[in-house]
Amino acid sequence: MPELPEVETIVQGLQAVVKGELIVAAQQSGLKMRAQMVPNFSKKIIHKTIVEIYRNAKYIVIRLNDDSHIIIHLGMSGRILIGEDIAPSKHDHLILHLASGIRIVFNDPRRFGTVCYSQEPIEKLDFFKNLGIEPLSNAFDSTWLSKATSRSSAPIKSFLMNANIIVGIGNIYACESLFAAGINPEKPAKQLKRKEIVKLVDAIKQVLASALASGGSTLRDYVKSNGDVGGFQHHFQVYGRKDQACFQCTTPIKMLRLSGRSTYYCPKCQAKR
DNA sequence: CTTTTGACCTGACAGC
DNA sequence: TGCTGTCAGGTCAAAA
Repeated sequence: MPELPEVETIVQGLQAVVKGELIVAAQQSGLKMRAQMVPNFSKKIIHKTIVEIYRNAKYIVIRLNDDSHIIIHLGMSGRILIGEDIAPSKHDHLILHLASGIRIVFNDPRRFGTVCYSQEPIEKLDFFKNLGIEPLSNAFDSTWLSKATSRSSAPIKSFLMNANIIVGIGNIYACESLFAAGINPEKPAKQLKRKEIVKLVDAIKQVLASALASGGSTLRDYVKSNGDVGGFQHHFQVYGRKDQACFQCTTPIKMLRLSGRSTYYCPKCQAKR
């Protein structure tokens, strides 16, 4: 479940449970992920303590007491489970055993995700070199966005999903934000009017924040029962709603393919022009 | 340079 | 009960 709100939700769940915890054992699958992981780093993290966990873009960063870091990216299908008795399963790639008996398990069937370990400052890692702006930061405002869009002729939806420009917005939240702003996903970024830019910034912050709030509401269940996370899927206005009536105007939602991704929009509420 | 496409993987689901 | 095709929340290298 890996866009900004989901990653942030998971990070908050981890923070609540494992801060200050000692790692007593660790196991890795050793299978090849998106980026080659440091082989057998599990040995290097044993007897170290987790001092800080935070999110950078869609990456989860776990800082240890010697300032080394474990970096996890969930890719498309990655999950993190936290609990005392998690049954081992097929695509577990990293299992951390903590002194309290709690385990943190990173499971990713498709292996589009990443697990790696770094003893160097993390800014040196390629992952973090070309990342764009955090959409929930104060720096992300209409002034910033209008400057950034003015240089791009790409469809606004592809623009929003480009992590070199803005981080954390994936396929779902790009669709939902554009609907909330009433903007057609195919519209070239540089053609957005000032008014649309203002609306879009607002929509993105609103959508991400309310998704985060929904994720947070099921966080406790997630941590305790290892079940599913997030309740925002019940609030989707367009994502996955092809041919269903728009909640605003009852026009059937349309789907098109944009940069290889399914794109949902209301042809009336998000008319071109 | 910018933008799009294809590749990376497994699993779930629809239709035959 | 298969089998086949399609689709899936991301990112990167390569092509256009």
